[in-house]
Amino acid sequence: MGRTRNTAQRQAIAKRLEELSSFVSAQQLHDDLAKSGSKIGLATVYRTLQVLLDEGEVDVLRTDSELLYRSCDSTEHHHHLVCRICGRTVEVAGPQIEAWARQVAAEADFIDVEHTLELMGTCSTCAGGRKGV
Amino acid sequence: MGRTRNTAQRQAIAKRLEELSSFVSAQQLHDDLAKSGSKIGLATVYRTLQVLLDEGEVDVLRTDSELLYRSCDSTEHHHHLVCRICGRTVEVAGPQIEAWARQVAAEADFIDVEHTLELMGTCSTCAGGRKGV
DNA sequence: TTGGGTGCAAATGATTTGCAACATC
DNA sequence: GATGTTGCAAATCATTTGCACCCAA
Repeated sequence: MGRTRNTAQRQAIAKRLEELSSFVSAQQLHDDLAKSGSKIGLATVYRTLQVLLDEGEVDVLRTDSELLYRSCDSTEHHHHLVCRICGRTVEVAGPQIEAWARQVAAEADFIDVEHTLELMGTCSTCAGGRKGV
Repeated sequence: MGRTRNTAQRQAIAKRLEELSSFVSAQQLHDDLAKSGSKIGLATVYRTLQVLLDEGEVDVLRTDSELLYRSCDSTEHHHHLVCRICGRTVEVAGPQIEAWARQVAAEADFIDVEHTLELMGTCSTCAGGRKGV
């Protein structure tokens, strides 16, 4: 059936994504690559991100208008705490959440329950001296 | 400044949304209304849903490609367990989740943390006799 | 050689918006 | 009568796709 090929474009995209280490949109990544002299097309960026996603190499995050991608640290199930200002991201595991989800599903008599959970906040650096609530 | 007006369209949209009591897209709602002989325009449906959302009258849910709206039962903070087949929805409160989120935020030194959480599964009716995992 | 990849431009599809005609307060 | 509303069509915008050419295996 054919496997995925190791092209220069794919390498460049994966590499840049790791360097950035924060969530970026396909368009941002494309612009960023273009600034470095890359001639990779926008469609290729979209297609490659989709492939990397399928392979579990990246995480996705959905904002109001677009999808953001980030090179994935852990391949295990996890969630994100993202700074709404600088994009700094902390990966968080939530065993309690998984347990809670299972319990809720059982009580409501639902099966095959999946969940999506994202945390959005302001990191200490971006918050300056302000203290939390 | 001006307040929102109580037009026939708005009433029809809010009414139908309550009757449906499950998550529907703006387009589905528009089609549904059209089948009942309504001549309400699609743009009006979109605009009205946005208004209802601002007023806290409806909840939104984001799927891969579109936004789904549902008339809101409780005005308090809550999450949803939605059947991926029939759309039946159970509102669930998650005090444990809120506590967990606060703790995670504190540990990572983030402030003003918000979260989004949705549960998606198959309800007993749609699952037929199949038993869960 | 051979099918996956790529670039480009055109196509999608959900949502938004400009504008003139309306309707509510 | 003033101003929020509506309908329609045109405009957005992120993302997808058709296609001919290219290249890794």
